[in-house]
Amino acid sequence: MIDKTYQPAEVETRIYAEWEQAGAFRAGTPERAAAAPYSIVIPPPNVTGSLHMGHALNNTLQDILARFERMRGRDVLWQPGTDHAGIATQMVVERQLMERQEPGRREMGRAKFLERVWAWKAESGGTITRQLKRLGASCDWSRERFTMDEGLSRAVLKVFVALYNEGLIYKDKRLVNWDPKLLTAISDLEVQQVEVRGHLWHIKYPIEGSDEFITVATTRPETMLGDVAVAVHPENEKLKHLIGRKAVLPLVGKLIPIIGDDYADPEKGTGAVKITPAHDFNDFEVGKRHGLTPVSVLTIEAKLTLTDNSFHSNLQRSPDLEETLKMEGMDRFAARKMIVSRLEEKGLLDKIEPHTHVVPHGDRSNVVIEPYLTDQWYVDAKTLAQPALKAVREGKTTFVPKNWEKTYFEWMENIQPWCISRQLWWGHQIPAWYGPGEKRFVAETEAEACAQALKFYRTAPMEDGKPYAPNLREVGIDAVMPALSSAIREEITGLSIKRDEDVLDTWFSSALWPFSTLGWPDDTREVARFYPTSALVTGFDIIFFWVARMMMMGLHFRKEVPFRDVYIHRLVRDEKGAKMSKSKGNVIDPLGIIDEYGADALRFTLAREAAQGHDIRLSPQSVENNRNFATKLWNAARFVEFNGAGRVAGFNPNGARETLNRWIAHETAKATREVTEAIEQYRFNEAAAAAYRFVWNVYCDWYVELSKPLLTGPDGPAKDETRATAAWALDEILKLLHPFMPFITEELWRVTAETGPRRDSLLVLAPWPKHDGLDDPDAEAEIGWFIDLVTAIRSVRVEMNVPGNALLNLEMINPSNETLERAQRWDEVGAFNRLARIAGTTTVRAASKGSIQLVVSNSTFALPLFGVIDVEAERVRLEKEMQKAEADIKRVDQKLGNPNFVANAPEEIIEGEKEKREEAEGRRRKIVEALDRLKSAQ
RNA sequence: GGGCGCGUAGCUCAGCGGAAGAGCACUACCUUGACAUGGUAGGGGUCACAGGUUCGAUCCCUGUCGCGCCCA
Repeated sequence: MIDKTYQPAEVETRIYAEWEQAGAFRAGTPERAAAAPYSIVIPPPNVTGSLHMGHALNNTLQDILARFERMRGRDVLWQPGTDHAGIATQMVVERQLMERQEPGRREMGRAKFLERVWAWKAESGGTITRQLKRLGASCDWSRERFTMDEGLSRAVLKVFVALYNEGLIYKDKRLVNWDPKLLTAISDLEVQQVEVRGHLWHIKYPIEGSDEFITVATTRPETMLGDVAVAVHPENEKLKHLIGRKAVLPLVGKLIPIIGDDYADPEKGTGAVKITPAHDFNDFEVGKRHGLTPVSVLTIEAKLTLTDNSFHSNLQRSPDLEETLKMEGMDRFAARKMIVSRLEEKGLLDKIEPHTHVVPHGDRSNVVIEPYLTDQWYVDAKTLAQPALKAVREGKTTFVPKNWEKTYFEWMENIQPWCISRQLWWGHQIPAWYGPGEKRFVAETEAEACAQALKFYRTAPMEDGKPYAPNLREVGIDAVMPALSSAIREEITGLSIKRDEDVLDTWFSSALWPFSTLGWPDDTREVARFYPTSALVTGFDIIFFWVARMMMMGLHFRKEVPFRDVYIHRLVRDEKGAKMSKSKGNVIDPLGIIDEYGADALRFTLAREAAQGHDIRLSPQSVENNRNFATKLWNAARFVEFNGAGRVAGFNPNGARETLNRWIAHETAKATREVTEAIEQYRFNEAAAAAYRFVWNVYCDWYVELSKPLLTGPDGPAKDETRATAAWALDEILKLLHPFMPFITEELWRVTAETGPRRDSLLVLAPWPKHDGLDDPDAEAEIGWFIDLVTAIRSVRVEMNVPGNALLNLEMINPSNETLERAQRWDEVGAFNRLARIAGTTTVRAASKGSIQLVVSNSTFALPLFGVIDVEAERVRLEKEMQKAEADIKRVDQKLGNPNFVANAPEEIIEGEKEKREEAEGRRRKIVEALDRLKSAQ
């Protein structure tokens, strides 16, 4: 028995458990050994994360694909997992320590701290996974992975060492984006350019040996202490004469050269810029071009470091310099204020302009990023990008929508070295060890690094010419190389190697996700079967972070693209189109929505709105509407049940005799094609719309209504057939909707199995419909005719204010045989009565007096409404219709009268136009007749 | 500055060379045995603007004006 109302909360939990119990989401089962594989890797959410609307959309779309392909018989692997989110997770645990007033991470030390992080992960790391299950995600949870787990860590080590040995990973001292709050380097992509209203300070630098000044404009006066030059454009007419002279750096007294460089834009500011290579990316390049040594004046915490700094070692001590050195340890923003005010005091501040410019901010810490000169590890992204570019150009991987390929190309073509080291503890520690003399050993294990060190130091002579006597005791040489002879043991006393403290960017491990999750570097069945994956579903904001890097790593290590299709979806916004954000307070919590309306309603809403290339505006109202759709489906199923329309074993609608049943079979086949094709093309909104239309506007509005006379009529073959067809079509509906609304459809699949033949499987594993030979143009034409006629009658009834319960006669004026037959068929079963409140049909030669006449499909009908109708109003109504018909005829005539049209337009279009004309002309004729009758009837 | 995209019904958006569509909202009527989380009917659009290509343009091209987003 189907309950009166659908209770999502209760059903969803139960159904999900059933799926898991049945192992329905498992990939690689023996039953599907012969099936074609279909695989998707989940974009791993942060282990710290909880489900937001973006996840809800992303995973709904993946689940639609996974369920669709599973039903199509493929061996589906939807690979789940989470990433370790280096900075985010470390921050979470550090915050927790602070809240509990426990010792901070530095006090407790690395090992202890990492224990705490793992403990946190064990406790809270499963949140988002549980939430994905509530959404209905059909991932193979038995294969869940984590970027820090053993296998994936092994993959990271292997990749790092391999790339290092190939020269594609290297260590370099250059400017990086430094986060002075988190005290780590970050990659370009983790930097947000934020437009801020700042100032442009114009500072006068005295020119050596004159009373002239050169005025530089800067947004960062505090970095001037690290200036090494002033640059002007070599063709700057006003200033180029100063090139080659020297300026006196205010507050320091150092002489710095005035150089000519294109970088100084004559139009900008004063045309002269200070050059501070240690604190600005552009200046760094200028410095390099002119052989200037960078002067760094900031600490890792972005505080001034001056006293122990070489830039003033050769300078004469002046009161100014002394005063400056007193600023030691001052924060960068305080320093800015003080420097500005000191310059002002000295009359060296020419002016201050308001100035809007972009300032880099850390996307995690939200503090201003410092370009900072340090040693970091880099990936030679440019080299790795080449095959990745080629693969997309050659169509081995396709972006959907296609225009994202342009974004991908543009970024890949201008790709910069990727800084992968992070000064954090939580993450994959870089497998590099350093021995005496800063010699580096990169290896997958410490043992190997030791071996390398041993080899190196045993053969490398030291400064004094003697062989170095290494000592590996500290790193456990006994465990590492137990077979060492005592002679070597003797020899190696004194050497120790120390591991690089830094960890890798989380995205480094994420880049391996499509194959590391499948067991690589081991040679697993999974890698062979499921790589390359079939599709990747993700947001555009992550193309650079993730998609591009997976392409690079996948191609380098597997020699094959990681995925065939990349479907890029857009953002979910609030109903006003604003980005959801905690600070704005407009966040819609998907779990709250699921609680209130059910997961299916949320999923269907997201799918219906997920048009390619458009952000989604989500309102609770729209979710409610789709919840109503679920209710509609539920009630249709109840109708079928009430009417004894049970499933019949082996029923094939192909053999249906009733027009109505042949029609719904035809429509089912049509809807199935539409949904299938749309999902195949990632047109989720079209697929959902087609299903919606079919269920509501075809099955419920017309099929169910028209089946009522048959189902409530006398027993017999027609009734039996209709029952069987109604149940059959409902089954097909459940299948078509299952990828979108898995819970309610599975529940109905279960309840409708209580009677009739046994189900072979859960719906989740049922075969996707594929219909041949159900197309029936005759049935379509007849039901179309019926719908048009009923709609016309209803329309007139409302227009004429006929009371709802009043029964009318339907007169057919000189009907064709076809019309007569059709009308009789539907009248006999009482369809006109039920759907249009028609008592009966009669054939007449002319409409009776005072009747309303309807022209439908070139037949004229009349509704006798003697005394009810206003003849004048009716004349106006008919004339309006006539005008419409005439306008149609005129439009077609214009086309057909145009010789160019007839000469150029394709045959079928011309035929179509001619048919249209015929139809309109027939309609016009009938209306003229109707008008005549109206007049004569008066 | 470079790139991508968007201006279609009151709102949110499909459609993108052959007679303007959906959902919601709105109006009127309807407690009919699946469903008021419903039914029936209806109103509402020079498809941003200006040119061009075409037999034919909401759709293709060019420009203008608005509005987003990404990258410098």
